[in-house]
Amino acid sequence: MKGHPLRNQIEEIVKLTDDEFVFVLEHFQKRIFKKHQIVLHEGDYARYDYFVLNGLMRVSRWDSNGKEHILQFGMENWWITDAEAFHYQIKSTLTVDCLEDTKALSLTLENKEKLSHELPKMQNFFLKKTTNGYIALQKRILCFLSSNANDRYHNLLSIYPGLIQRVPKAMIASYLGVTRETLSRLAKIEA
Amino acid sequence: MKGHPLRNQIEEIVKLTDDEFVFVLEHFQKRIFKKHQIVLHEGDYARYDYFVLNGLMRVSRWDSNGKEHILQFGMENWWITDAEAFHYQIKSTLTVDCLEDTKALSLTLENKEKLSHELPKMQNFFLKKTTNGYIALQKRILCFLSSNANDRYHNLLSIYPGLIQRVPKAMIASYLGVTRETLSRLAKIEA
DNA sequence: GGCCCAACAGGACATATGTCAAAGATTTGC
DNA sequence: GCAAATCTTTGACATATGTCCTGTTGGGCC
Repeated sequence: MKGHPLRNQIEEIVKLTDDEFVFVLEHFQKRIFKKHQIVLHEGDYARYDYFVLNGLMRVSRWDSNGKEHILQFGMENWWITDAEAFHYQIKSTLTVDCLEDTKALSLTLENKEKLSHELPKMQNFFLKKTTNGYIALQKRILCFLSSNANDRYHNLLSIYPGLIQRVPKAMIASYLGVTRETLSRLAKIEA
Repeated sequence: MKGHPLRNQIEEIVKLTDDEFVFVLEHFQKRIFKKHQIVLHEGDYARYDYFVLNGLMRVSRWDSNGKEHILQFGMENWWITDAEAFHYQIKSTLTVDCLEDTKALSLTLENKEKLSHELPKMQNFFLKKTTNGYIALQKRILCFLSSNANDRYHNLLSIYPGLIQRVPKAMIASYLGVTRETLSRLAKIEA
């Protein structure tokens, strides 16, 4: 149990005994997904929040013009779901799928609330994680407000080191909010 | 105490007795600011999170080219601060100021944590509010990814009804990430 | 080895948005 | 009520990015 990635993440914020971590883990289910597998379809209820053990997932939206927009990537130790659909238990407007074979731990909203209640420091953990997520999104918005595509690209490199090697550039472009052609031109200028 | 705006907001999420609300309120300080007053200077520590009672505040950043970018407006019943500086107790990279005479309740991080600890349902409240904030930021990012300035403008109208009448259009433009000239041209097309 | 298909780079042109400058319009302060 | 300051609109032009298209590359697969 020592060295479990979930435990490591929790213990960066609150300390757990071995028994407590076993108890925490009982609220999760282990999941195995194949590359290209869709984990949450648009229009379905988002029953789970996922903690990625290994592999790579993403959350995206298809707009009315048939274009795909990537909201988030989820690498090892990231949490990923359609947050709105999950927390409000409504139908998802986003799609979650796997860019690689992926192992994850799934958590239902019911279990998340149960866990928060039974072990208050877990609520503390969730609050801290959500706050950090909120701050990260604020930074991303500031990046949209103040930076051109080139600066946003370099910002991405620093947030997701190693991502560039794992996903097609067209997806990087989609995350940045530009076309793949624009991203390609930026790369040329760099050289 | 019934009908207090803060109490109303909390009770949308968790119920409080009169005594509990009095206890909650003891953790806040009442603040009065003048229009144009700077509440948090860039480079200062963010000692407070503010709950706006009336008036209008904003959070913004000055980039290296001397341009101002507005991250958030805070109208009645909104919470506002430099979230990163507040939660990590580090120097602020953002500025908080008032666009109107403003009354607010201020909360230190210490009191926020004390309150969360002494009255666990308040932690529940903070978690829910933060989660909602996170979801709202995700939507704003999706808006940047998939919408042009015109769509973002109409999105803003729906999120902050009444804001248009209260702030200069140049600030609306800054929030949307376009120049005031572009926003002005959009308005013309509408008519 | 040869064939697909996905990914990528690049050119030519279209469009949205930015920049700069100036003129009106509105608000603010005295 | 007037003068100053702020805010908004508009035009001409520059730039960044989008769109459409074509050709190349390289890996997976039979």
